[in-house]
Amino acid sequence: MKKTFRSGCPIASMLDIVGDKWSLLIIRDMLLAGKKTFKDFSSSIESIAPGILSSRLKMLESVELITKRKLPENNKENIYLLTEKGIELVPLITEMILWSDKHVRPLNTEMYDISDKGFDRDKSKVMEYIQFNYRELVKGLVG
Amino acid sequence: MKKTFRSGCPIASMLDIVGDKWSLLIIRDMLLAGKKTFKDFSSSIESIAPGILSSRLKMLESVELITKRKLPENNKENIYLLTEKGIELVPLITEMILWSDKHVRPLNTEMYDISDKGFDRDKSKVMEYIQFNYRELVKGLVG
DNA sequence: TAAATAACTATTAAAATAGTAGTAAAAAAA
DNA sequence: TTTTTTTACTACTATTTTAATAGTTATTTA
Repeated sequence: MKKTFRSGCPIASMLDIVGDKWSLLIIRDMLLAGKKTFKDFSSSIESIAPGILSSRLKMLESVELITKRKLPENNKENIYLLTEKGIELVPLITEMILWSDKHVRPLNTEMYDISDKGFDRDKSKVMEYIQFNYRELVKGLVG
Repeated sequence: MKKTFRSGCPIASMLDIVGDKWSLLIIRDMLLAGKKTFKDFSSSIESIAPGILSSRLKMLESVELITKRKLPENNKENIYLLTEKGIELVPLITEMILWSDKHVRPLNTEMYDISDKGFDRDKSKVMEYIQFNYRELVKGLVG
């Protein structure tokens, strides 16, 4: 069996879990677009390949950032939901958006605007709102 | 020439720049350990290979997260320093440390402690201190 | 009962990372 | 002044990861 962690550094250890090219985009789609099925994630603008998506979902489940379940009325779809641990990535994702909006936008003329979300004006309020909102979604689905 | 950005998403765009396995660890070493030469970075606990280090430094320089220069009294060493853009990654790195300390620590028994840095008690103060401290280091070297 | 949908797995190709050895220029030591 | 050491890499091969596409199985809809 392979070693999971390169070192005792918290930053490196975090990257060893979600520091690949896709994990944080899957989490983004869950938090900000309410996506929850394999098909939902497959339809992201960045087109993740099914094999990669499959392996990432398994990995995220293994470290308990997400759960996988079926809903009573639907035996076909698998529903992937963030755990509390996953929901608590919102502050990190918020900082990513803010830094990128300020410093990467000049390099990527296609970058879309986030001012409508209010991040720039009221960071911690928006963070709380996204978390609250996602917790409500989970409650609505699984109680 | 290869496309740099997968999409117009700020999160994806940021990952397209610093979302590899090493860039943020190089930046960590600059901010938190004052590292500044090729040799310094080579000596990190995670042992980055020289070819990778070389390509990452070039890339980070190309997007102006770092600068490369020689100091007057030393024509052998190249000094790599963060730009303002790079220094402004501190809030992101802080969130990484906090999340990892809380949620990854249980998975990595070797993780070292960060309470001595005071992150947990006074997040924004520590952030400001790290940034101030790094700016002073830069001033001390290049004015 | 047939067609469509969802969630994958399998396979091969391409790209990124890892590990090690070697080179050139500058500085320090002899 | 010559030799050795140090610094900053480049070059190369091997391994691992990611990409792209086709195919399989189970469930639901028509």
